[in-house]
Amino acid sequence: MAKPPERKQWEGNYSEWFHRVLQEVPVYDVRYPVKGTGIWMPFGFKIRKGVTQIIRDELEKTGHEEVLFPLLIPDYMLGKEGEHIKNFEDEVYWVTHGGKTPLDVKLALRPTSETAIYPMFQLWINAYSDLPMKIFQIANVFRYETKATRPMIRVREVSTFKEAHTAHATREEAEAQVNQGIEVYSAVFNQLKLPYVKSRRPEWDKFPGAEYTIAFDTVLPDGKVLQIGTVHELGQGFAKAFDIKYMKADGNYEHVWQTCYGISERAIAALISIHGDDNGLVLPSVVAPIQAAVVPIVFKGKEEEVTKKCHELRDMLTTAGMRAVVDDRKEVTPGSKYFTWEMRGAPVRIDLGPRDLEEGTAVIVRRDNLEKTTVRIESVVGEVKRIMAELDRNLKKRSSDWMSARINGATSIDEVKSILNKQGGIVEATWCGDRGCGEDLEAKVDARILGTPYGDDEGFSSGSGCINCGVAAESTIRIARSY
RNA sequence: GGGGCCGUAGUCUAGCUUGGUCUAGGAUGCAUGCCUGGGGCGCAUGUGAUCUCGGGUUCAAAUCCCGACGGCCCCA
Repeated sequence: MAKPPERKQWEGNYSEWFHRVLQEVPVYDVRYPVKGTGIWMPFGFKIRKGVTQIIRDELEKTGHEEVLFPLLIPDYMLGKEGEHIKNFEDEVYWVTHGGKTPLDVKLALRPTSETAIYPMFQLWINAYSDLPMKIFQIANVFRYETKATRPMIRVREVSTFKEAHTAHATREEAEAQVNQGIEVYSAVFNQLKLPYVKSRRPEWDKFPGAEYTIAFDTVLPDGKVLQIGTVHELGQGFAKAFDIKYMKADGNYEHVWQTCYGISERAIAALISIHGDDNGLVLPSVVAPIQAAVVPIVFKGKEEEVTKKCHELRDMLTTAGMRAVVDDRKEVTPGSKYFTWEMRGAPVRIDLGPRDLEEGTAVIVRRDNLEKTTVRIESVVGEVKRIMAELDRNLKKRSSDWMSARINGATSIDEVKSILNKQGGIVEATWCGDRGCGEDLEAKVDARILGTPYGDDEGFSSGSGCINCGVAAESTIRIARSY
């Protein structure tokens, strides 16, 4: 009977699990005939809306203002910052014609919006009193991915790209902004109960045009690492390329110092993947489109009374501010309804049948462990709240325990390989800091260097030298196979 | 960047090697009815595929060849 759902397919055959869940819920339809694109289905869209709302709230709370820029970027603008364009040019979609007329100026579909936004910064920013400027947009961006695409994880149209862009008077302020960006993302992931590590990306893997990049990584059920957020310190590189200057109090001009940070629907892929189990989605209450599904257990002759009570229950819940429905579909057995709502990740289900009617009770079933609690009808609202809070706490704990078990230290190349082959995840080791050595290491273990632990993240230390070349070790690095 | 695999009802899949037996089989889904109802119940009937698209070979193509589109895997 109601044993906690297993996670066999979830862990053992993640790719299929993900595909199945996206389709059955349904969250996202992958059948649109353009490679690397997909459709947010109504239920998936609601999840997406919950997530973007959290992002919006956290950004607005910290003084960011929402804007919306055009999709098209003229080629001369896209090409202004050398490093940036060098990295993106192979994956830009171009609009070359208007009808049959070739365009004099080719237009790029934005692969990201720095080069769209910064020319406007140049117009908007005149004096130090205009600073800091902190804006963000949630928009779609396009990248002609050459590798195999994957729904939500590697796409050609990133449909949900939140990018924030800031400009500041001094390097110190920009540095402080990087930290605020990191705090915003930490707050978002904490609300979604998603575990992560923060790493400073290696030089060769930072955002093109940035001074450095701090990235948020998490581990998916198959042990592969997914980047779910990045924060970049841009220094004055873009400011110089786009000539964004401000007048200081002393009348002299200086280029602004900038940062930018992004997060995409990959965060939603992580949300879906990390909390799920073989019965489908398990969603934290904050983003669950339906938090409580009321299922009438109907017997012949008693339908009306039971259904009526179910609707009363639903009204009690919605009045208390919860998202609740009665699943009163006819001709569908309660069993299938259970599966429906489990698949959709409703945090709790409430069963109410004739037996309960007689006794003035209802049965609350918690999604993550399928634990049943029989409660008096009058106390359903309070109990649902309590049980959802417990589920949220458990999701947080379960996901961070799961991930912690997949972060391990290693002291030899062979050990790194064996850990990655066995369970994937993240391996930490000590490293000399040399680029050539790092790339050699990546080739040897067939994995990528995520970077060095950032902020309060603690890194593993062996006390001996670089894991690859043996010279004095400079720092801890994280190594992983990634998406 | 290099190599490989695959595309058959909404979904998963058999058939393809060796062209003809395919009027394309199964499961699941969907619809209707009966039955059932505290974990996907059962039975019956029905529904659903120009075999991804375009071209070629052939008396004959789901099956062989070429290309496009789409999905996936491995290596760097």
